[in-house]
Amino acid sequence: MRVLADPLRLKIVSLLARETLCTTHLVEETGARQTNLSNHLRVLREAGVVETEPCGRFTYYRLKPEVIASVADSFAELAASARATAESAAKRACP
Amino acid sequence: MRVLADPLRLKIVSLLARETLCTTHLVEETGARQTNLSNHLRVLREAGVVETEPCGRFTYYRLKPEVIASVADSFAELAASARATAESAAKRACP
DNA sequence: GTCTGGTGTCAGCTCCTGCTGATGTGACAG
DNA sequence: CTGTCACATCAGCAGGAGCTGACACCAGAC
Repeated sequence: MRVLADPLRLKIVSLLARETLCTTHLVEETGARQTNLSNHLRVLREAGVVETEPCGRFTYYRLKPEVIASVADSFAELAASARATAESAAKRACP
Repeated sequence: MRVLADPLRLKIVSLLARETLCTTHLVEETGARQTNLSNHLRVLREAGVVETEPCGRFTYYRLKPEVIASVADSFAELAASARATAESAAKRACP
């Protein structure tokens, strides 16, 4: 969850959501250094957000949709709960 | 978005999603210091995630559901895009 | 085999972020 | 009016996260 906090990682994730890319493409798209991207991709890999697929000298990164879907579900649940609370005006009494 | 990365802030948000609380309740629930909570609540307030409502000496915090809903929507959209990409195996060619 | 290019890893530094303690302000009780 | 409580703000410090440069490794090209 907190792995998506970094703006560069979020950009990587949104790029990978559209197509599977290798590191060279990510360097072109984001403008960041390759080493920097490799570090962030390692974080995403260890967090189980992306999968790697070697292809000759290149390494492709693919986003795991179920992870993003679970995050989206938990947020949707939170939003539904917040909406219900706002409508019912549930409020704990002042001590 | 990045304001939800902190685990304490996420806990605050999940607590506020269930009921409107004032700072004293949050201190009891989270076990954190009042100053610490006040800092995080200020971050949430400036990010537009929560609303404040003074009540005598107390201050109530209410979660704004539309913010959480928009985050959930963007993640759901991302998840849908990732799922479509995974199924269609869209992949940019090696250079 | 050698050389080149694409990637991952490691060490170091910097800077941001969060936590804490002290202080200030407003509201209520006495 | 004074004391106390709830809450916010400010300054200072420590820890971690991110960026960078150097190096190692592997796959193809020749």
